[in-house]
This record gives sequence, structure tokens and C-alpha cells, in this order.
Amino acid sequence: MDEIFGKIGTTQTLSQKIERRIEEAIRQKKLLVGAKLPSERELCEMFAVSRTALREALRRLSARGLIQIKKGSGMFVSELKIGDAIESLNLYYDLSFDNNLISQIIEVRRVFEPEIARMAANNRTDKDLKALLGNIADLEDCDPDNTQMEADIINKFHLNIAKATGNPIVIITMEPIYSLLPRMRNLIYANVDGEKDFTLKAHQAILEAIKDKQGDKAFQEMVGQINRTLEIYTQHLKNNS
Amino acid sequence: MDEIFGKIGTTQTLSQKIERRIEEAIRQKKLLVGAKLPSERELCEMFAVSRTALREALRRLSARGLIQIKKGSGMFVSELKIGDAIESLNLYYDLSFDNNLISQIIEVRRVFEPEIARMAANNRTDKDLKALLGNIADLEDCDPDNTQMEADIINKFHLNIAKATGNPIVIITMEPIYSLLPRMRNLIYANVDGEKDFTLKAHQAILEAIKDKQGDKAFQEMVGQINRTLEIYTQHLKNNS
DNA sequence: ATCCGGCTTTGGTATGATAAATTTGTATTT
DNA sequence: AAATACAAATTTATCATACCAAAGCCGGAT
Repeated sequence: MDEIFGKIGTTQTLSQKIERRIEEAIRQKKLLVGAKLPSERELCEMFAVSRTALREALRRLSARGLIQIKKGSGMFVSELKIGDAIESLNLYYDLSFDNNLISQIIEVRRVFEPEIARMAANNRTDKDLKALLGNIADLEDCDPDNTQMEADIINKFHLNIAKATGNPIVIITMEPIYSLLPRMRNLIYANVDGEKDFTLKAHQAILEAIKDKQGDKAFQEMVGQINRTLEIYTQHLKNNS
Repeated sequence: MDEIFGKIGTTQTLSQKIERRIEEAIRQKKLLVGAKLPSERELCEMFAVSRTALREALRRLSARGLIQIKKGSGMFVSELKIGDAIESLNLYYDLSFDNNLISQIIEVRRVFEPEIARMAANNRTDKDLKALLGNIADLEDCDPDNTQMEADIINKFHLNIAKATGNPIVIITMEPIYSLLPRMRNLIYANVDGEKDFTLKAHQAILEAIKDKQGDKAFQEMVGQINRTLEIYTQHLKNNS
């Protein structure tokens, strides 16, 4: 059907063709999650290609998280973990991390997180609540000087709120953003005294609202918390520029 | 943290080590975007490994979008296109696409998009406005029976609103979600009469608000539009189950 | 100066051999 | 009979070498 004026810049390499074939098989569930693929040698025969070409295709698939390769054992279709996609996003954000990105993140959080808090308050389960209570307890116990741990805990708290919405898309959306927060927080809170007290109280208030399933209150508290973050950040910027 | 009895011979394959080395170099900007990597043969010497191992590392890096390989020319550090991450997300959403996901998407849009519309109204440039005007003009001209094209246009409109916020994170966040809309829209609007008229007017109203930089109005109009979508969807679900 | 064609560089594929990890089967021991 | 130890088979990981094909470079002919 094709090939009269064959593609010019689109010469697909052999290994790419193989990659597509296997990928399609997985997408179409001809190969189910957990299934063991034929061994390299067998696949070579089936596709009638050399091991080199085949292996390079397999390397690609494993890099993309579609299959898992175990030496001495075999190759298996792996469940596409959302973590792979998040990893990609992380790498991207990582490479474009700068002051500009920080204010963009704060802006996004200011807009999205209050609504997320509301959703969480409305949809939370007891299990979600328990996780959040645990986070706050950890925060209370945390050594005031251990900024890193504090940042981690706060992180988990916010991520758990996202989880409490019960909507996986919210989680996927916010997780890469939260992963950048520790760096920001270190930047921002490093030299601000008395901030920990405020932070703790603000998060307790948010928790309270979610516990009582008061969506609007959760919304408001979250607005307050993030506005404060924004203030601190702006102030910090002034000090440093 | 929890590696007391962690694996000792954490068997990282040679090619994975190579992959890490190069990845680190890129992350640390020792290799800048666009830079040409040494040729395969040179890298082999430098790392003191065989071409096979090296190539498999390179395959993985290119599969992840970190480098670009041009036959006969060389290998180059490629600007990590956000498209790669989005592609991953798409694949993930793709494999978990079901009715559940649809309502989750609508929920997320209902919560996020009004705020996005407000941001767009506040921050839009003339260029953004022009793009949006173009979308609506296309929508007006669109053949009423061409559902596919209509869906595409509406898609672009919403994506352009996200762009008009001026915040790239918003775009990254929403793009994978929008990419699923055409399928949903086909599902939903296929058999609903008179919906096009409403859709057109609703989008015109949103555009108007953004044009006049009235954030609150844009917010309200978007709320109305998405609530309508939700209604239609709920109705459709009833019809089909 | 321009165009052509060969030369060089560089990635793509093929093959065969060896190493290392895992699984599996078997024999020995308790 | 069950558990352990060991050896064999399977499978992926790596290496080395050779040849092919595409893209770019460069000199010579026009």
C-alpha cells in the first residue's frame, strides 16, 4: 500500500519496529500483565531478527516501564506503574527548576489546593483521616531544627489530602508538584523564625475541617495557609535580591 | 531508612550503570541541551565497555527522551520535551480508561477549570485572545455533523485557555486530561440533539469574559459549562445502563 | 561558484562465544 | 518422608568482530 514514495525522514529502525509490535501486543492485552514473554532466542526466531536488534527493542520497553527483565529468569509484562509517568514529570520539572518555577508552583497550589481540600473533606474515609492525624502527630513531635524532616512530613500531609479526595487523577497531578516542595521549603523556611508554630497551627486547622467534613472550612483554611506561604516567599525573594 | 538488610549485590547491570552516568551528566548540565555526544566507539573506549552494553544504555536514554540518535550523524542531548512525560501519562490513562475514569475526569475539570478560566482572564495576552477567537470561529464554521472535528476544536479551545494562564504547569497538568476528552465527547455527545447550540453559546460566553478580563465571570461561565457536561454525562449513563 | 561523486564517519544489524544469575531437577542426608 | 546440598539446564548480560546503510564532508570536474 505504501512505498511508492517511501517516507523520507521516517526510517524506522528494525528495533523500533519490534518495539512497536510488542507494545501493541501489550496494549491490546494479547500479553497480559505478569505474563512471561518467550525467551530472547525464541523471540529472535519468531521475529526473524538478530538478538542485538531484539534486545535493543526490549531495552526500550523496559526503560518505558512496560516490561521487566530479570536476569537468569526471563522477561515479564509489568503493570504500568503511574510512577513511571510521574518520574518523567519529575525529571522535566527537575531540569526546569528555577525561581520562576517556584512562583508558578505556588500559584498553581493557591488555585488548586483549596478545592482539593474541599474535595478531601467531602470524600475522606476513616483511613484517610487516620493517615492525616498521623502526619500531624509526627509534625508535633518533630525536632524543630530538623527542617528536612519537617518538610517531608508536611509534604506527606498534603499528598495524603490529595489521596483523600478519592480521585486518582488529583494524585497523579499533584504528586510531581509536591515532590519539588522540599527543595522550595528549604529555600524559603531556612531563615524564617517562628514560622514553624504558624505552620503547625494552620495544618491542624485544615485537618480539623477535613475531620469534620466541612468542605468550605477546609477550603478557607487552605487558602490561608498558601497565602502565607506566598507572603513568606515574596518576602524571602526581597531579602535575596 | 529501611535498608538494614538491603540487597548487597544490588545487581545493577553494566548498561544501567552507563545509563545513570550519562543521565547524571545531563541532569547536572555537564552535557547541555543540543550538545553532541562522543560517537559510540569513543564512548566505548571512555567507559571501557563493549559497544553492545553501551548501545543498550543509549537505547534506554533515547526511549526516555533524554537523547536523540541520528543515524550517520551522531547522538545529541535533546531538550526533554514535556511531551514524553505526557505520553507516559497518556499510555497510563489509556490502559485504565473506563467509566470510572470519565467521571473522575469530569470531577477534576469541574474543580480546576473554573479557576483556570479565571487565571486566563487575568493573565491573557493579545496573542492568547487571538488563538481563542480563532477556535470559536472554527467552531462556528464547523459542519454540525462532524463530531470529531468539533471535539478537536473544543479541545484546542480549552487547551488554549490553559495556555493563556501563562503558567506552564497548568498546561502540563491539563494536557493529558484534555487528550482524553475527544473519546469522552464522542461517547457523550454522539446521540444528544441540540447540544451543539448550547455548547457554542457557552464557549462564546467564556471567551467574552476572558476577552474583557473579567476573572469572576469567566469562572462562573466555566462552572456552568462543566456542570452541563456533567448533566449530559449523567443522563447518558442512565440511558446506557 | 556549483554540482557531482567518492570517502569518512557514525549508527544499525548480524553472529558467535562467554559470563552470571536463576530455576529446576536430582541425589544425599537426616 | 522431608529437608538440604549440589549439579545441570535455562535465560539474560556482556563482549568481540564483522559488515551494512545512512548522513555529512571534501575534493575535483564542470
